[in-house]
Amino acid sequence: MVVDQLSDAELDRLFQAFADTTRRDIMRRVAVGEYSVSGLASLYAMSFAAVQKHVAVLERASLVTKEKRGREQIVRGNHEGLQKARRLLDEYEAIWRQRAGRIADILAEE
Amino acid sequence: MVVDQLSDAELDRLFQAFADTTRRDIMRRVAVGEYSVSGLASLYAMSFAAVQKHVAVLERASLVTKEKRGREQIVRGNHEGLQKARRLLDEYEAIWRQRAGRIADILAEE
DNA sequence: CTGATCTACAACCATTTGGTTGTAGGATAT
DNA sequence: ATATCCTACAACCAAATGGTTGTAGATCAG
Repeated sequence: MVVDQLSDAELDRLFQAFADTTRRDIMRRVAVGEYSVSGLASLYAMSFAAVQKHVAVLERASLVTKEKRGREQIVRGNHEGLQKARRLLDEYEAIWRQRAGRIADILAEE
Repeated sequence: MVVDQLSDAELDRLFQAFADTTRRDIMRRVAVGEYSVSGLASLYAMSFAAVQKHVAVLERASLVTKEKRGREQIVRGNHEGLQKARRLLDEYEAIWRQRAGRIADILAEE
C-alpha cells in the first residue's frame, strides 16, 4: 500500500536535492547536530551565499527546516523527507522482487 | 559496515538520474519487462532522441544496461544500481536513528 | 536491391544549476 | 551608538539539462 502520494514535482525536487555532494554532506551534518547557516558555510570551500542556496534547495525538497534563533537561522534535518525518498526506492525494489518471483515461477513451470 | 564505496560523482549521477519523472517511469517499466529504446520512446510525448538521452543518463548512472539484439537495443534494469541508492538512504536513516537513540539517552539521564 | 526501421550522434536552443560578488537589514556585543 | 555578525536577496556568469531537428549507419522485410 502506498501511504502518502508524492507528486512528480516533489519527487524531482527530492532526488535533485540528493544529487549534490555538498548537499548530501549537509544532510549528514544536520542529521547529527544543530547548525546555523553560517556554521555550515564555514565547513565548505565556497561562499556563504552558495551554501545558503544549497540549504534552500534542501528546504524546498522538505529535507530540512530552518528556525530563526536570535540572529541565526538553525538548520534541522526533516526525517519525513528522507523517509519519502527511501519509500520510493523501496517501492522500486518491491517491483523488482515481484518480477524476480514471476521469473522463478516461469522457470518452475518449464 | 559499508559494503561498497561509491564515489561522490557516482552518487551524484545516481540521484540525478532519479530526479526526472520520465526517467523514474522508464525505471519502473524496465523493472517489469523488456523494452527496446524505440519501444520506450513510443510511450512518451517527446522525440526519440530525447528518450534516447534519458536512457543514456540512466546508463551512465548504472541503473540500466543496454544489449544489442538485431537492430534493436534492449534496455534492462540493473538491480545493483538501485540497491546502491537505497543503501545510501538507509545509511542516512541509520544516522538519524542513532541520534534519536542518543536523545532518548539524554532524556533518560535527566 | 530498395525501402522501412532502429539507433547513434551532432548541432542548436531555452532554462536551470552551482557558483560568484555586492548590497542591505536585523540582531548582538562593546 | 557603533561596529560586527548573520542572513536574505539580486545580478551576473559558465556549465549542465532537457528538449528539438537533422544526418547517417546498421539491420531487416519484400
